[in-house]
Parts: sequence; C-alpha cells; structure tokens
Amino acid sequence: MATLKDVARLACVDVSTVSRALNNTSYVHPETKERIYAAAKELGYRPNVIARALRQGRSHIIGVVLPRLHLTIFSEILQGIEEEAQKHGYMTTVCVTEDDHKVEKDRLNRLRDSGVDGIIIAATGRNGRLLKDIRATGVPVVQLVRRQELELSSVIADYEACGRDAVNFLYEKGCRTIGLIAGSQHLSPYRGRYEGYKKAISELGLSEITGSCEREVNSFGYGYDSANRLLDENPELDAIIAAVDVQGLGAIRAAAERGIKIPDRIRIISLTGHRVGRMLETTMTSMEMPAFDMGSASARLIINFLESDPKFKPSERHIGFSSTLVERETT
Amino acid sequence: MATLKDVARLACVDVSTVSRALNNTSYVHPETKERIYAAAKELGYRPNVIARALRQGRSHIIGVVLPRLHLTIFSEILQGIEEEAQKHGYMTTVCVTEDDHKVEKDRLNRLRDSGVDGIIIAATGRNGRLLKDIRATGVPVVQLVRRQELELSSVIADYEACGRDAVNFLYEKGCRTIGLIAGSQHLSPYRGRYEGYKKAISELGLSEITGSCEREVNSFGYGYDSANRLLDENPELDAIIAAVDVQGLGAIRAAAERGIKIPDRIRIISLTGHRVGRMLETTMTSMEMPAFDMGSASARLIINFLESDPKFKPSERHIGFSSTLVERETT
DNA sequence: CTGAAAGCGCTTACAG
DNA sequence: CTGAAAGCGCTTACAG
Repeated sequence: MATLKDVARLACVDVSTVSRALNNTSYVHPETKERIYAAAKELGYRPNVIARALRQGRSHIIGVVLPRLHLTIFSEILQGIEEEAQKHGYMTTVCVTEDDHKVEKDRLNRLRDSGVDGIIIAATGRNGRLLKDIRATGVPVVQLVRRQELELSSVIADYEACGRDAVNFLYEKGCRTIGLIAGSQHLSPYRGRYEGYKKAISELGLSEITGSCEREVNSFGYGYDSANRLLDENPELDAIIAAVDVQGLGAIRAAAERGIKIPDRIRIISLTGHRVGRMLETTMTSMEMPAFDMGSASARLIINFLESDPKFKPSERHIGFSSTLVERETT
Repeated sequence: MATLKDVARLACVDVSTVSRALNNTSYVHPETKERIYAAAKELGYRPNVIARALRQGRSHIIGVVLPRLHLTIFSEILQGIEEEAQKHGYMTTVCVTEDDHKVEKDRLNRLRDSGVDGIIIAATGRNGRLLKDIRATGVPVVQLVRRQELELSSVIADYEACGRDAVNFLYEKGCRTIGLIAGSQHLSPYRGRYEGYKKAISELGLSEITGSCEREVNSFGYGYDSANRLLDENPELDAIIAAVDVQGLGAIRAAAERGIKIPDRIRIISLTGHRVGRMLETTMTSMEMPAFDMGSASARLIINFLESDPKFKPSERHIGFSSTLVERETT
C-alpha cells in the first residue's frame, strides 16, 4: 500500500503538504495540489485510517452493545444506527451480550480499549458503574431502549404509555379481564409497561392479572408459557398484553392450541411491535415503536457530541419516542 | 489515560521492558515484572489498541457486510460471527447494504481503509472485482450464503439440495402441482434453489410452475404477491415452496385470506428456515439451515487464515452446510 | 504557500 | 535480563 511518503516523493513535496492538500486542511497552491492529486491517484493512495486515528485520538467507530439481534427489535434499531453512522463517516462495531452482565462487562472493556468514540447500549443494568466510568473519560454513552442510569443519555420509547394505552384500548373493546405477560422487573421497559398497566387497570376498577415464567424473557417460549399459565389460572380471561412481539406470537399460539378464537374470545396485543406483526396469519395488533428512527437518533446523539466544540460539549439528553397503536386482527 | 510511558516511569524501567512484561513476549525478571504489574495496576493502565494496531499492522477487526438484518437469517448468522470473533479476541464491524451495490462498494472501500483484518460478506454479486482486489492485498475474504466468486472462500448451504428435497418431500405427501416462489436469479442461492427444484420436478415428470413479482425479494410482500399470482394462475396448485421464511409468511397469509386450508388443500414449505417457523399460529415446515454455525464457521475461516504462519497461509476454502427438513404444520 | 520536526502509543530488532 | 532507538503512517503547531 502506498503511503503519504510515497505520494510526497512522487509529487516532489513534503508529506505535510500532501496531508494538507488531501485533507483540504489549509491552502495549498493549485498547481501543487494538482500534482499531489495526480500522484495520489497514480499510486492508488488510500489513507491509513488507523494512523490517523492514533494521531487524532479519534477512531470514528461507535460501539453498539445489544442483548441479541435475531427476531428482536434490536436488529431493526441496529440498521438505523448503522445507516446514520455511515452517513457521518462513522463505522459501527456490534457486541451481543445475551443479557449476560459478565459478557457485557467484558465487551464494554474491550470497546473502551479499542478506542471507540462512543457507545450505544441496551444494557443489563448491572454495569452502571462501568458505564459511568467510561462516560467520565469523555466517551459519550447512550442508553438504548433500556434507561437504567438517570445520569446517562438515553433514547427510549414511552413504555408506561404503551401499557396504559393498551389497557384502555382493550377496555373500550369490551375486555374486563386483562392479563399482562410481565417481564423481569429489573429492566426498565418491563417496569414501565407494568406501571402503565397497573395504573390503567386500577383507574378502570379492574383487577391486576399478571403471568410470567422461568424462561428467557424476550422469547416465544416466555410468551407461550406465560399465556398458558394465565389461561389456566383465569378461564374468563378476555385479553392478553404481551411485552414484545415474540411473546405475542407465543400467546397467539397458546390460544390457537386451546381452540380459543382470536379475537372473538380473547384479544391479544403486543407492546413492542416490529414488522413481524403484520406478516402473520392472524395479524397482530401492537404498539409499534419507531425502531429504525430510534437507532438513528441514538447515533445522532453520539455524533453530535463528538462533532461539537470540545469546550462546549452538549450535556446528557433523554429522548423519548412514542409508540403508535396499530390495530390488526388479534383485537 | 495512563500510557506505557507512565507505567515505565513508575516502575523505573524502560517502556520496552513494560511492553515485554505485559505481553509476556520475552523473559523479564520476576521482580521487575512484579513491579511493572503493580505500577500498571496502580495507574489503571489499559493498552492503546490503536497504537498497537498501527505498529503491528493488525486491527483485530473483522468487517461484515450484509444486505439487511431485521427478520432475516442474517441477524442470526451475525450473532454466530460475533460470538466466534470475540472468543478469539476480534471485534466485528457491520455494514448493511440493502442489496444496493453502490452502497456495498462504498462500504467495502471504507472497510478496507479502516484496516480490517478480514471481510465476511453476503454480496450483491456486483463488486466481484473489488472483492478480489481486496483479497489480493492479503486480506482474507469469505463469501457468506451467496457464493458469487468461485475464487474466493465461501460458507454456504446446499441450496440445490434444499430445492430438490422440498419437491420430493411434497411429492411424497401427494402434491403434484408444486409452485416455486422464484427469486432474483443473479443471486446464487436463488439460482441454486431453482436448479434443485427444476431437476426434481423433471425427474418426477411434473411441470414447472414459478411465481415472482417486482418487489424486494427477501420480503413478506414478495412472498404474498408471488403466492397470489401463483394461486391466480394455477387454481389446482397444491404446494408452494418459498425461498425464505418471510416469503413463506406471505404465502401462508395469502392462502389464509383466500380461505385455502393449510395443509389440507395446499402445503407450504420454506427453504431457508430460521426460528420464526416454529413460532407461528400454524407452524411452518422448513429447511432449517444452521445459521449460527455458519456464522461461526465464516469467522473461523477468517481467523484461521490470520493466525496461521505468514509463509504458509491456507488457501481458499468452500464450506457447505446442509439444511435439515423440519416438518411442521404447513405440510 | 511549504518544509522540518515532533509526536500519537505502541512493538521489536539490536546491543550489551 | 534490560535499555536505547527506530518506526508504524499519519497530523499539526511552528517557522519562514
């Protein structure tokens, strides 16, 4: 690979001049410039990004830490992050934690050591200290979907509203025995959804019915088992609220297997919709969150911070997106 | 951030000794070593990966280029890549192309300039020249799922077998009018599936029936529209083979809307199964490909190459995985 | 308008 | 067993 030095030699100038010409970083005589461009082209010169990164202390890489990708909203969010990052000349490096806080810790340390310029994370909530330490070194950190540390920026949807709106919507449809598939309460989105559910239920004078099980929470199996449990314990159940789409799929399946007609005898709604809801045999009503946009927004938060004046860095920001109820066949 | 220099000063030795001690790269007197470790610990020293990368000419980053993530097999494959890479101390940087060859070209150039150590790509097929150029500079390239360039390593599933097996399976079930949702023939997996389909159909003395439409090929809409067209043109159709799961979802939906009973009047099978097939109201029979393992395998191919002796680099390899027919309710 | 020099933080032959 | 030096490929004050 040709280096600056090679170009400089061929163009009969100093490397510093080549650097200035190629980066348009200060005036260079047009003729010199032309010679340099020609030389660079002839040699097929490609700047060494790593050398530049070392010198500038900026890698132009954004680290993204996610629990998982397949069949989750995160794969869509990641596409949003990636597109926005690329648009601004940043690359994206992904780490998948499977919600294991030890893996998460390891990945965060690796990212920090790799000199990423910023970190976007949907965290387990168990590495708050580390995240704050990283932030303290000047690296922007954005919490995605899960807002665990109030001192750190975040991009989330309004989960409480989701829970509330879903209950009210189902109530208007005539449901009076509304079950919630509750997730792990130490994750903020699950907590939020439950809070919203609880408030609405109590305002309407109904009683709380929640179901859960021992499986991995963001899964079909969790939805399936929890729905079965709800149905076993509450034969008169007329609605199930699932936290995420794959849980909703599990609930639909559970109902189908029992021969319970959807939506006639039971209505089902998911609080975190992504595109799968509209692709089903019985399409699923869900609160659709703008996943792709949430991805771009978090990338933009990081980039804004990085590109802003060092002596006037923006402070932490919290961006909330609202979900939209999309009515389909399960209600 | 503390640097080697700081550690050296505190431990009263030269930076080179610190480097050797910390990397265990040559003998260092135990006492010295201890002093160095203590100093490093006291200062919270973390090696600067970028400086090391510049010096060693190795970034320990693997670039991954994919058409998309959400609701595709690629999100699962990526998890496999990521896990395997991390296990060996590599990070993963993802680029999403949306199957636009211009975007792909741009991303490949950026990856090359970023000094990634290797590239895994599910390519559009339009940047073969560039891929080979990159390979020629010593950077290992692995084609994933889509094998477009015979001279470059690849990790694929046996698509032809998928097509053939599906036809034979449906034939045994009694189907005689078997339609294939055909994708873009310039992508190797679609070509392979079609070849397999064609052969089996002709061996059985049946006639070819293919359907397609103008939409993005790897999508629900493509499956939905194609299935509708197939059903319009062939009222006696008793089976539909979809290339990928989301197309299968489209076909199921199309049949459901027409009140065509699955599997009584029509059977549906997907040739690229991922976990969604088992999560449906009517679970979908599909050829399941070992997506996660294919991801690890491609990462391993890259890493093996990188870690092997410079004067004895392994040559290009082609790894084929076979899919497994998982029978579910749509057949 | 351009050159010479220093330096980003490491690693690695080369001596001794 | 350890130090001094060179160098990876850039960028960027500092001169002139």
